[in-house]
Amino acid sequence: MSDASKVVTRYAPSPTGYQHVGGARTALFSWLLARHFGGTYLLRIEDTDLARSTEDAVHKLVEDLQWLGLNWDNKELVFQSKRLDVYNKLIDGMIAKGQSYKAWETPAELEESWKAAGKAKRQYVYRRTEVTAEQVKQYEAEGRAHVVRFAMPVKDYRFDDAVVGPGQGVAADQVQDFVIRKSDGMPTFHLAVVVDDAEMGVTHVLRGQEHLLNTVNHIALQEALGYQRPVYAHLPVILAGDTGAKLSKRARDQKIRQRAHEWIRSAKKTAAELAEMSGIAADRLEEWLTNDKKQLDLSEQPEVMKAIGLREHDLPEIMVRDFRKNGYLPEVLNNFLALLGWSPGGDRERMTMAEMVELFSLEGVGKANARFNREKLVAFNKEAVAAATPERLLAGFRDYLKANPESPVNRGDDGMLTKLLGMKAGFRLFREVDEQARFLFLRDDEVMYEAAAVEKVLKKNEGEGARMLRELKGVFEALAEWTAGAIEGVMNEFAAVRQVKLNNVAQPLRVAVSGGMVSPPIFQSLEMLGRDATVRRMERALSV
RNA sequence: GGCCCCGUCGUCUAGAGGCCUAGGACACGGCCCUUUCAAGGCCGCGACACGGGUUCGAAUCCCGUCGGGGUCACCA
Repeated sequence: MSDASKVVTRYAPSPTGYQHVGGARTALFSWLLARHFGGTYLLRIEDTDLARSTEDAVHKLVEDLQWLGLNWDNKELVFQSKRLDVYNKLIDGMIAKGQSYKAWETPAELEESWKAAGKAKRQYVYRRTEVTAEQVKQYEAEGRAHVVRFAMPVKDYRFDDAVVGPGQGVAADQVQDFVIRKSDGMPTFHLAVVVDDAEMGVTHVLRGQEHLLNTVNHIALQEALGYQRPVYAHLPVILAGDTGAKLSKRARDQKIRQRAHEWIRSAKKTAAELAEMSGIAADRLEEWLTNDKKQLDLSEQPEVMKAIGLREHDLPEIMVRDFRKNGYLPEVLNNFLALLGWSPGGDRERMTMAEMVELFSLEGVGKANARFNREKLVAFNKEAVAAATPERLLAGFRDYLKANPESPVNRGDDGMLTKLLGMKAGFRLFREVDEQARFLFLRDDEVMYEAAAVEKVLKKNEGEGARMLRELKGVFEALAEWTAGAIEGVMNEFAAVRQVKLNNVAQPLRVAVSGGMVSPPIFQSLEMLGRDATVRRMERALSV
C-alpha cells in the first residue's frame, strides 16, 4: 500500500455455486498479473444480491479456487454484505452533496416508461424526476420504497482499456442515473466495486468483456468520490466449443434433456417409464422434459443419466468442479485456460504455473472471443500426466477419487494405485483409469456382466469364448507362479497350441474378470486381482 | 433496433508493411505397431470473411459490406 508502483489485482465473484471456468480464467489472469509483478492478489466475495448469494456457494467457490492453486493474499475473505456501514456512509455523503438522490418510482412505473420509450422507438434513458418535499412526505407516509441513484454528470466518458484498446466508453446522450442503493438497503454492484477496489488499493481490474460499458458508471463514481482510476482490462468471452454459444451453467442440463428425448424415442419408452426408472415424480419429470427453463437437481441428474445410459464424461464440463471430477490436473486446466485469450507469443504452449507467471502480460491478451476446445485440453492432460512423477500422479489420482467418493477404487492402497497408474500409462483422464479398473476393487459378486459383452465374446460361435475359459481355468490353476510374465507366457502358449489369436483368449478372460470388454492390460490386471479371484470369476462367468 | 467490440486452418493461436509459396498446437485423414481401450511412430489435408483503396510491396494501414459477440436491470 505504501508502494504505489505495486500491482494489486483481485477476483470478485458473486457466490451462486461452483466456480465457472470463465470466472476461473479471470481469476487466473488476475493472479498471474499480480504474481508476475510481485504484487498482491486479493479475493472478495460480492454478495450484495441477497436473493442469490448463499454461504454454501462461498465454500464451493473457495474450494474450486484453492484446487486451481490460485491462492489469495488476504487472510480474511472480504464480504461486501458485511460492509454496509461503509457504503451507506458514502452514499449518504453523496446525497448531502447532491451527487446522489432518492428515487421513488416503483418497478411497475419504470417498466411503463421503458415500454413507452420502446414504442416511440426511442432509447430508454432514466431521467431524474422532480419531486416536491410534499410528495416525498406522502411517499414516506405510505411506506413506499425508494432507491438511491447516482446523478450522473452528463458528458462523454472515455477510458483506455489495456485489452480492448483506447477510447472506450459512451457519448453524453447515453449516460443515465443508475441505482447505487437498492430498495432493500443493499448497495448495487456498481457502488460496491468502486468503493472496495479503491479501499483495497486495487490497481488493475480484470473482468469479462460484458462489463466494458459498466466501466463508465464506475469512472463517474470514482470521480465523484475522489478515487484514482485503476487500469481496466476487459477479457474476451469464452464460448462453448460445440455450439459457439455462451458457456452457460445450464448446458449440462440441456444435454441431459436432449439425450433423454433421444432415448425415449429410440428405446420406445415413455416419460412415465423414465420417471419410474430414475425415481422422480412423473409430473416433475414431464415438466422438465418439456420446459427447458426447468432444471433437474444435482441429485436427480445422475439418476436420469443412469437410466438413459449417459455418462459423466458425455456432459460438457462447465464448472471447475466438473473438470476435477473428470480427472484433469489443475495445472493443466490453468495452462489451457490461460491460452484462451492469451498467448506468450511464438510457438509456446505448454507451460508450468511458474513459467506462466514469468511470461504473462496484458499485452499478450487478445480481443477476440474464444471457443472452449475440450479435445485439446484432454490432449494437454494426457501429456502432462505422462510426464508427471509417480508422486504427482498418485496425488492427482487421490484428489480425483476424493471428488468421486462412490468409486470402489477408493478402496485401493497407495501401492496398488501407483501400480495401476503405471499399467494404464498413456491414459488421458483419471476418470478413464477409474472406470476401467473398478473391477479390480470389487468383490466377485459385485461384478456386473454386460449383456453385449457376454453375447459377443462368450456366447458367439457356439460358445467358443466360454470353451476357452473352461480350458484356460485348468491352466491357471496349474500355473507355478502368479505373475504377469508367467500369465502372459502361458496364455501365448495356449493360443499358439490352439492356433488362435491371443485376442480370442484374452477377450473372454477380460469379460470373465471385469464384466466388460475393456480393461487395463490383462496380464497385469490378473496379477493384481490374484489367482483365486481370477479363477472364481471365471467360474462365475461360466455359470451365468 | 441503438451504441460498442471483434473477424488468420474445423478449434485455440503466432504474425505489430517486405523474414509469409502464412508458423505452432489440438482435431481430422492415411499407413505402421498392438491382448481390449488408449498410447506411440511416420506421412498428409487445412486459413489471412468479402470488396474497394493507400503503398514499389498488405494477413498486417484506411473505408465499406457481411458475419459473430457484448450491452441497453433495484444481477453481478
